[in-house]
Amino acid sequence: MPEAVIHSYTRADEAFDCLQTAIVKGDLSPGEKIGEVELCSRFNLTRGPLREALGRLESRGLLVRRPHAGVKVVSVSMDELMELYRIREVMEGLAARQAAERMTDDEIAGLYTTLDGHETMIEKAHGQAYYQAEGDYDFHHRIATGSRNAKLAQMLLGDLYYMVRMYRYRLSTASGRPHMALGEHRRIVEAIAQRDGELAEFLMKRHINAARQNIEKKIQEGGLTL
Amino acid sequence: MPEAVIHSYTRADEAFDCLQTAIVKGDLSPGEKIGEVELCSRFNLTRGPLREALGRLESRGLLVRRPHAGVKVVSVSMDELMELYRIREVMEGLAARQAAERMTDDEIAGLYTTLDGHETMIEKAHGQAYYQAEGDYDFHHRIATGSRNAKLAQMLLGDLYYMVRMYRYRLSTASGRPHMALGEHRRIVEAIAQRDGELAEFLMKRHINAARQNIEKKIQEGGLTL
DNA sequence: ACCTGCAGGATTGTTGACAAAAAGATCGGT
DNA sequence: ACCGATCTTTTTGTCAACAATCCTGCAGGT
Repeated sequence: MPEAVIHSYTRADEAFDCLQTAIVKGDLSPGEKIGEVELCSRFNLTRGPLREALGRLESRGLLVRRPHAGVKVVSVSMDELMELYRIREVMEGLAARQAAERMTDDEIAGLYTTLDGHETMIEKAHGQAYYQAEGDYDFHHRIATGSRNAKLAQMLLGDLYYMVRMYRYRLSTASGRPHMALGEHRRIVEAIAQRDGELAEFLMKRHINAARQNIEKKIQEGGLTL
Repeated sequence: MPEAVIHSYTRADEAFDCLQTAIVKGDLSPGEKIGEVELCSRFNLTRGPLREALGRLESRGLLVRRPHAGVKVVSVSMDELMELYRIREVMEGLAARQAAERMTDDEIAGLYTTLDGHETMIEKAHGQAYYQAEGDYDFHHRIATGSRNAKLAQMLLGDLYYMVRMYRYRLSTASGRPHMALGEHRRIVEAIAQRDGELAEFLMKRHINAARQNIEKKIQEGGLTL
């Protein structure tokens, strides 16, 4: 039992993190019905904390729970995934605008270094879309927190990203357009650096809309059943 | 023990609802530190289900919980309330646009009847801002569900509205402009009826922005300390 | 052959008690 | 008299057993 962590956070939090990452990484398939006892033995917990974590996950929409029938991982249809992107479009647009107005110079500098890191990362791992996806997440994460809007950041980072990432892993989306996305990122950062909120919002919305259309196209072509 | 309800929903759900309404109605003041046992005796529950409900409330941002120090109702500053309105602006704008594209004719007819109901309500209860607030909630509720975007509706109805309503009750906002709001509502419905998504989005964003500025002004004038 | 009803088993929901941690109070030292 | 440490008390976090509910398999009837 690796109990080295000064359990400054409670067992329920631990369970919550484990479950969340397990769902996102795909260790628990969508639609899979999972029993509480199995989960307990799997993560070395008791049912009390696990139950609490389960409730939180349900409240965040990663699990669905029917009164006496157990819980199962939420299965998002392709249409619903598209709706998720539409929500991201407007919310991250707002985040970009507020970030342009409120980010500190240090944070903007951080954005630039992040961007450079992504560039070298893409050049090295040529087709490795996975790293691109992680870099993309990092970028959007920084802007969300930079908006100085606690609830907005919470909703984006806590609710939406986990669901989107869940499908990133699954269809390893390989958004397939790393260079293009990087260029869009760079333009967004430039708009933020110039404190042009309106432009940042516009560019961000267009960026996410493009990502959505890209996935939609891939689905129709490649027949990614999801 | 009035156990007449066919508890098709579990005790934890019951606890969740009780707590949520208690917080929204102000029976639990923000910043108030509340003990678990007290809550148990207050709502006739045991600590197990209550704990689960507490976790859910925390996940939704209505409570804050420090590891061994208990839970307290979240206290939102005025700045944070303004940020909430900014989020509403973009999300409800999206909802209005999608509602214009996707609502059934029946639902649109329902919107009109709702509107008429509000009109008579306002005329009768002249200054009673409370009912106006409730009517306002009903209106936005219908549009959120009409967007046919499950996650969007969940985020609006499950996360944002409860926090906003919490402060509606507290400063009984008396948004103070019932007729103006009603007119704005009517124009939004007309745009939806004409299936003009862009216009509906624009009008909704302006509507919420106006509400936000109205509150902001009231604060600065009347010194609503919150 | 298919559907209905029932029993068995398994799983979830709930309960109460136990253990650990933090806040508050008491006592001693300076 | 004031500050600090320790002890007590309260409160939270955790655990294991109990009870209620639902799903599965089987038998019987239509």
